[in-house]
Amino acid sequence: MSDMVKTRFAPSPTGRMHVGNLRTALYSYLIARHAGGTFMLRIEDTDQERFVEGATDIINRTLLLAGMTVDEGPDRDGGVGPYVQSERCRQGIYMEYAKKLVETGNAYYCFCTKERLESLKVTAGGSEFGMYDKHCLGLSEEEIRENLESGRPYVIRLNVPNEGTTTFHDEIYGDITVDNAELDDMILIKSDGFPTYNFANVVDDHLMGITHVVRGNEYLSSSPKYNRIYDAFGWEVPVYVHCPLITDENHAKLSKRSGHSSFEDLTEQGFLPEAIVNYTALLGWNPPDNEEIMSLDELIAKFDYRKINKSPAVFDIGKLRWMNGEYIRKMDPEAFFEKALPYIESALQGSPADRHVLAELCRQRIETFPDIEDLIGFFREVPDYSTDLYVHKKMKSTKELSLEVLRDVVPVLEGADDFTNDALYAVLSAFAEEKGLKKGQVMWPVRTAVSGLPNTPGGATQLLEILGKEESLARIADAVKKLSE
RNA sequence: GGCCGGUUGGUCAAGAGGUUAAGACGCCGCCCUCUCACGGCGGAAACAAGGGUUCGAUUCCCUUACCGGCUACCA
Repeated sequence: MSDMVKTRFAPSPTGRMHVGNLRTALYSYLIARHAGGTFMLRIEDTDQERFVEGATDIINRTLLLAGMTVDEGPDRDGGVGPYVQSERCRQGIYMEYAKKLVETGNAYYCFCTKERLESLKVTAGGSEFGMYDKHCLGLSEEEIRENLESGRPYVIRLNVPNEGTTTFHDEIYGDITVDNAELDDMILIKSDGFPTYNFANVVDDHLMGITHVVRGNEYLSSSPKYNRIYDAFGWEVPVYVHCPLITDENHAKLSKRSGHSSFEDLTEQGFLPEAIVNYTALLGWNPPDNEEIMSLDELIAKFDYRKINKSPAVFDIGKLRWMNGEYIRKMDPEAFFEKALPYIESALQGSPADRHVLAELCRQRIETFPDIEDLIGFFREVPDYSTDLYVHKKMKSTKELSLEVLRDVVPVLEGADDFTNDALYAVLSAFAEEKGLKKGQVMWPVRTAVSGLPNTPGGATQLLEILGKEESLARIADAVKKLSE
């Protein structure tokens, strides 16, 4: 039981779930499931300023849609709760542990004012930075007691020695060593009584039995500090897995501006959760067998965190689109129909047409659901088009011939009892042969006449079937008029 | 500024001393075909630069360049 793998996803409830966070959650989930371990959710709401109402619901919904089942979390007690940091804070957990560190001399109270801290900073290279000078480390016990009793605001800082080095190990990036002199005496408990992320994270991960810490690359350079906390407590350091950054096409941090930075943005744009999950898994990792389309179960089976990449990955919406198209093509027809119907209705605006036939026609030609609207809008109404469309070299079609064909085809279609695709195809093929024409010389003008477009989902006869006899003939009549002018 | 990372085609990525340097998306061409799409086949396209080490470096070491992160009482 002690070597049981336990991972956690520990987001801050600050809004929609960013693609980077989604991937972190996914890798965390995959590591746990692959090892038959436990996947835990912890809400890190220690920053009162950035907290967004309802953000926790978004996190839950996203995990649910993505198929990541949570074994332990705010809604599923696993015995090491609470799973929300503000609640843990209220129980005094962090303060208790911070004080333990104070008692052992690994941490100390600091009463420095903002102004004094500000005066410690220097500006160089255009940016401001500075390190705490351990001023309050020199306070006597009486001074500390007086300050505390008089209610002066304070923070608790970690006491990092100025000599020596600290090394920490990451599964992806290897050993990273820094001089302790580079390490600031970071704040453990803020003056509002809340712990900092750095501290709460370490305390919770230990108390909750986390064996593998998966998180973003941005924590890499501050990670040596974490080891100092673990060491100060005498706790075992977990396995660290830092994930590379995900950027936009300009290699900049994925932002709301890019329009697809969060899971919800993506689902709103017509992407399937399965495709999003599959694609994000591939941002920083690749399966050994090169099979890129994978279900969650397949991901679980194949995922090996030791093979995660070091370099940042560009989020390529184009490849996601392709992958989404692959998923759409594999969908169960009824499930697809259900998701496609709203878009079909929106494009048709009440025009009669067989929705089921239309849906299947669209299926091979779309990558996301909203693509449907552009694809079938012509069923509602023939767009204004140029008669140049009737000229097609490969089809050997000309305006003159088109006019003739359309005129002659009217009685043929009028006499057709069976207005379905196969029957119409046979009728028109026979018609072409009879007139000594190539198939395309009939199909091209007919398709153009009923659609007004250079390309359409489905061929001439499929369109005729969907439009029905009356509408088809009306459209052909219009085309004849147009070509006669 | 300091510190820490990173750098294989446009993008995602295999490869870890000797390979014709995989594969996928995208792009281009051909085939299939009642247009388009799907599908099939093929093509163009890469080891950031310079020094070492080595019989031999994309692969190991150093330097430079570029990109990113940290340097918060944000995570």
